[in-house]
Amino acid sequence: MQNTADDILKRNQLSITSSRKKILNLFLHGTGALSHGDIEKKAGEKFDRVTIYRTLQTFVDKGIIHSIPTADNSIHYALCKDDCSSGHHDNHVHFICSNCGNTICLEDVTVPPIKLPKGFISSQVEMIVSGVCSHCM
Amino acid sequence: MQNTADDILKRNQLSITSSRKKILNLFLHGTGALSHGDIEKKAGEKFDRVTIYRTLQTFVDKGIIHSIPTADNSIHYALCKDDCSSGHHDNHVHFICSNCGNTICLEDVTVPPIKLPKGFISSQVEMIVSGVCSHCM
DNA sequence: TATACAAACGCAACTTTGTTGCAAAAAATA
DNA sequence: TATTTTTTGCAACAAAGTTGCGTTTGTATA
Repeated sequence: MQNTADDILKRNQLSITSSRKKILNLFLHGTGALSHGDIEKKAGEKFDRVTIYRTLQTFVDKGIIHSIPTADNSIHYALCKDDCSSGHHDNHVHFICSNCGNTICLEDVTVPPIKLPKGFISSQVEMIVSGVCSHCM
Repeated sequence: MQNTADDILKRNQLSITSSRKKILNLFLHGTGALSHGDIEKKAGEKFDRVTIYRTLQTFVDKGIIHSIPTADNSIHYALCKDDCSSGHHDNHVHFICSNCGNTICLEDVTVPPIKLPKGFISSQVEMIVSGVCSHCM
């Protein structure tokens, strides 16, 4: 199973367009998570803002990327390592570096199970750790 | 130590204004977390939007309320139970009900410790659980 | 309690962010 | 290559957030 932009799009039954390829490549060749704004900057004047919104939405729906909530009203997106086409299950911890600002998926750190009070039923758990990343130490 | 709006404002060396009192009372007498939009609705035509923005920012800075990241680009705010005037340390779990939409601080559920990869240093951990709350069961 | 000073508020104008409908352009299919 | 379907870009809009400034309100001092 290859993981070029073309392969991923094909596997998810998406038309292979230059916008999708370029945005997907930003994720494939970049290090961390990207916000809409990041993509707009990195892509330069290349695409319309609307295209970016729609492309990100499509990728989330297909399970190619997942969204990471942040405390500053700027959703970040990152590649799903596993196949999330039948519902997202990215139960790893996300790390936001307060120095470089990068958001990193700690794929190897799984979210620990927690015991909720009576009557609460959990369907998804997000864990976001802030601090200093290994590059900025 | 009292916890009326006036007391809290006084304790934090903030002028006691009617806007601050009303917004603070929404938190004191409400059940869950509130977004900027919630406050705007609940307060009716009472204050200017700008005042709400500035008041929330002041409260966060003073450690009276803390912000809760969400996946839909709408930061929620909730009262800090402890005194967070010297840095926030609200290490409890937040629950977002997918039915009623309420965000609830599970004060009794503490965030379990996690082991980060080498070189990462954690300063704050957020844990957001989505699902169905005890009222909506 | 009246006055002076400082802080907070409200307004207006603006910037940024996100959404929707539709015609043109580009992919997929035959 | 021709036809159909999907995606894109544009325009216009709606919502969210910011900034500067004059006016009002709260606080401190006499």
